[in-house]
Amino acid sequence: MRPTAARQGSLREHNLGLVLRTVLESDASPSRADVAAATGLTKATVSALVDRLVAGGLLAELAPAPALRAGRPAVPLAAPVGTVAALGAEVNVDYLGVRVLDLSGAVLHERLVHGDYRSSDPATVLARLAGLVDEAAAATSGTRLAGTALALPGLVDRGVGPLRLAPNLGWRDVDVVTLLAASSDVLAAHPPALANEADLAARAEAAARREDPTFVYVSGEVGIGAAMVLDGRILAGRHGWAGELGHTLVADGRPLEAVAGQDAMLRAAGMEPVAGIDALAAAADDGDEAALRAIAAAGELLGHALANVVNLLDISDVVLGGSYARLASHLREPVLAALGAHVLAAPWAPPTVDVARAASVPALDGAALTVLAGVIDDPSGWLAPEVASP
Amino acid sequence: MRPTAARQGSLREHNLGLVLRTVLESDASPSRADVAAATGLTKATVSALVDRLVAGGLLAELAPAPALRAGRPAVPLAAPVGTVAALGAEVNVDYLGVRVLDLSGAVLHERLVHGDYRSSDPATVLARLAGLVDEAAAATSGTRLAGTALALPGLVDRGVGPLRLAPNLGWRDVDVVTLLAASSDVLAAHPPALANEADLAARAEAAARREDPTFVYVSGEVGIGAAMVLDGRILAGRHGWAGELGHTLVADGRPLEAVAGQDAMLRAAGMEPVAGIDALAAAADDGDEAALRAIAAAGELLGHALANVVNLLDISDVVLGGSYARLASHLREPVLAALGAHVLAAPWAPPTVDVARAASVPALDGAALTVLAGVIDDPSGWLAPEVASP
DNA sequence: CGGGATTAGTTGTATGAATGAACTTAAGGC
DNA sequence: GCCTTAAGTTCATTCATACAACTAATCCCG
Repeated sequence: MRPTAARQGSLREHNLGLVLRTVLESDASPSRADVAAATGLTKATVSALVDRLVAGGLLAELAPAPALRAGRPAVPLAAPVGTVAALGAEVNVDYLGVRVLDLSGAVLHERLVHGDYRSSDPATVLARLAGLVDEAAAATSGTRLAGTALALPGLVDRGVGPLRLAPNLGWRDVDVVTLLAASSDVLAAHPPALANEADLAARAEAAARREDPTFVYVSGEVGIGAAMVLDGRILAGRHGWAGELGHTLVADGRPLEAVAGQDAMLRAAGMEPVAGIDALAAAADDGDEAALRAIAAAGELLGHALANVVNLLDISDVVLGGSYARLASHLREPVLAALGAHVLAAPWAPPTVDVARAASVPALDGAALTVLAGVIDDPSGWLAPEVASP
Repeated sequence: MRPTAARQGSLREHNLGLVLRTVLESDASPSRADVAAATGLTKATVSALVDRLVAGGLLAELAPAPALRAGRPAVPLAAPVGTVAALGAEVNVDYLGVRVLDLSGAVLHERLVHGDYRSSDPATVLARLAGLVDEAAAATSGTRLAGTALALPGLVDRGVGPLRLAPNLGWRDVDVVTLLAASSDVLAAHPPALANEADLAARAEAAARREDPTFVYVSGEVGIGAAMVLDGRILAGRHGWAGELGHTLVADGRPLEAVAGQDAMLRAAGMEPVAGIDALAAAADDGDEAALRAIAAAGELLGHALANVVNLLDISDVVLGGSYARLASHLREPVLAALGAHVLAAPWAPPTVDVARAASVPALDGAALTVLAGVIDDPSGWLAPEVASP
């Protein structure tokens, strides 16, 4: 039985989340009356729910703004600062990262450590990450930590894991949660939700594109990950393994990653893979013929793969992230050309190619946002215990 | 504001639908007490909801079964026969079809007209279909018609249309709903919901696989359509254009349809396209080398395209429908081999290839089921007006 | 054949969440 | 200083579900 019985408490829970979401997603600081108008609930109901959220520490009342028009001045509502926070972490090929966001989306703490984690030892790397997490928790000790989430570049069972396969790290069947819990009390108390790096980056991107959150996010790192976002929801698949665009077979029977990945583009441009994507981008910006040809060739094949995705899923907007964002000015044209040529619905819904808008290292934001979404979806579980009145 | 305020009526609506769905999806005929146990609602609540549904004609009480054990015998509940019905229709390259289902899923009426509708005139064909619909409505005049839906082989805006493109019919930008309304009073009163043929066939297939409704449905007709089903929900995309697997670019840069479609397989086997898929299947069953080679070659390319889908969406079960179902015994092996070789997650979730279980011409069922799903999701809108008590 | 056990379904009261209308509070405008 | 305007609160009402006690209908067993 998938749908569950709705009891009376479900109503309150639903509306509590609705009110909280309405305030948090609003650009301005809405009053109780604004929220009532936006949600369709009555002022009385909104007041009761808001009072509960404020008492629980999930919303804050700001100082009344100077009145602009007649009538009693509104009490502006906003996300509370420094009460509830979520920690996002990431292990990737080139870096480890940790970021702490509060309910308003503000960054309370951030730490990025560059390194080379190809063919690395999981236990060592994860112990290092655990250290960063403990530091972050210490630095934000004044806030309640709602939970943690971890982005990984590979096939990972959504939620508890394990990590099945991370080709570019050289990891396979790693029980990440248990290893982390052994190195960090914070992570033992708040076991991280695991997810694919591209899926989490796409979640951050969806938050940055709230007005039209339907797109394919392509994350060009050493590998090529993708995530499909439909109406703000990530299509992660049954296990969480969706989005392996890098292993799409392209024209000559090879996987896309082998012909349009970071290393492949660098080699095609006559450069060493260790040179890095910035070197390639700089060469292309300077008009280097080999670099431009390499990027254009990769773009055409990427465009073919994306045309297949668009034909399959009816999502016409493509967002370039990761190192593809850095190359966007050169990649955009060949990708768009391939989409225009091969997308069946192009005459009625012209495909677009855009650059990612989310913060750098977006998966860190996405991971933290996953945790915060859990708080917003189940507010009553996170209301601070009220002090008993005397 | 996507999520809407939950008022008290939402609760009842939700639980009304839950109770109705529980009874309809049950294999046996559950009693009120069974429904209460299955849903978690109390017997009192279920009784009240069931009474309302029975009074409204959406559920029926059967004659009490002979008691098998101690205790008061249960009153079995079931879908009512011949009270509420839905009409599914289809225009395809080789046939027109109409089928009427009642809430139990039983076929009340069916009519299939074979023909060749390639490069046909939309107005003429749709007038012919309208005639079939009127006949069907006349033949089932004792039932309340909940609505109609129409399956079309091409890009169609989900719901009201128009039909953008149906390459194999040679239709483009046809306002199907208006044309049909002009030819049929029934369709004028119940404007058909339009959808893609493969999407609707997949819906019927999902109903036949209720125990594990997550799969990719591949419908091999003259074109190749696909539909992705996730947990019973069809991934139709924003406009309803998803699933254009036939236009996936495969190894040599041609669309899949051109190398693995019905006509392509026939030509590769040295047969005329007009011979039909049954001739090809018969030749293969007889061990004809050319036929077997043609099917195996198509299977390998189909497998490549499906491996890309599996890698992208993390759906590991493939269901062959349409003419592919007829060829399944020969297609299965090459498709499975390609999936095993190219699916990244194959070691942890081995791909499967199965034959469609739904009735023949499944899109007719799917279309009717779409309408019935609307009734189940909004039961109070379909409760027959109660007679005022004296 | 009659009482007890057992299960289905009903009745009536209690709970709790949202509603709606009247009310209070706090400003501006003339 | 009084009127208007708008925000927020109070309180009686409504309505769907929960809970518990009850009635109904059957089998089992002595």
